[in-house]
Amino acid sequence: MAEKSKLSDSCLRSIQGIRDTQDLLSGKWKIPIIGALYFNGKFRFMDLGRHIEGIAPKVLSKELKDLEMNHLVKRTVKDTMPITVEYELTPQGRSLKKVIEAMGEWGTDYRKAVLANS
Amino acid sequence: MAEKSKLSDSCLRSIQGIRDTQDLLSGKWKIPIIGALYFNGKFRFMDLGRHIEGIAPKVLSKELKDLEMNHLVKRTVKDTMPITVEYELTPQGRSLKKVIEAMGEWGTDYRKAVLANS
DNA sequence: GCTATCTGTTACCTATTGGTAAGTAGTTAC
DNA sequence: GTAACTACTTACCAATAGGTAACAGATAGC
Repeated sequence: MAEKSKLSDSCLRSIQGIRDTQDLLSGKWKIPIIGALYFNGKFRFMDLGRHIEGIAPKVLSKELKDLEMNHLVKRTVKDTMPITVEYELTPQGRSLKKVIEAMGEWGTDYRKAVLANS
Repeated sequence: MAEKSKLSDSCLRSIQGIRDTQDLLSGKWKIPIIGALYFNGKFRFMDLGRHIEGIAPKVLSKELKDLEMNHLVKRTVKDTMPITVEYELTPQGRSLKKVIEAMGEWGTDYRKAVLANS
């Protein structure tokens, strides 16, 4: 008898989805990276690094690889001299719009509420 | 001259909000906890632990404290014998509705898309 | 030849996260 | 009295995240 499980399948599926989303956006830097690409279109490696205050090249490189592996960011090498590399969001990355907006709004509202009660 | 900063204030505020949201929901267990309380209303400590597969009491306790400190969860001690403790979402916790839904939908869509391409 | 710029990589270190196992303290049932 | 249930806490450990600093290989300018 599966007596413990009161949570319905659709709820569990929803929680699963939320966890997937969180995993893909996990860490300190993925949101700032996606944000920069979301609001600006394209960036070269160093330009992106300069726009995101405090990020080290090692970390930027790793996070971009993660995002690329998960099909949220596209990497394009231009054969200029010296070579440059462009990063931009994929359609999947851009489809995060609603999530980005919902989190952004809730976060700013929360911040207002907390400041109001202090 | 602040030459580097192309991102507008509203974008930066939005990213700030997203980061706040992420911080409050960070870690492996906060979403499952909020989900259980969101879909079920109230839970006692041990019941909650039993509904969330694999969580240790130490971790559950710590996560609930975090959530309580951030005003997302309310803790109520009932003076029954033996005493029981009830946890439920605050109105602020329930206000995560849109975020939960957006993340849940995007995550399930993403999972479908990934499975379709494999 | 020396320096600078581009896109990263490598080695190393530390702090936080999360896990296991056991214990605490009070009450109840057998 | 002993086992079980309530709600936790404590001590210890391992894996991961993220930071610093230096380096690498290519090209271009002085």
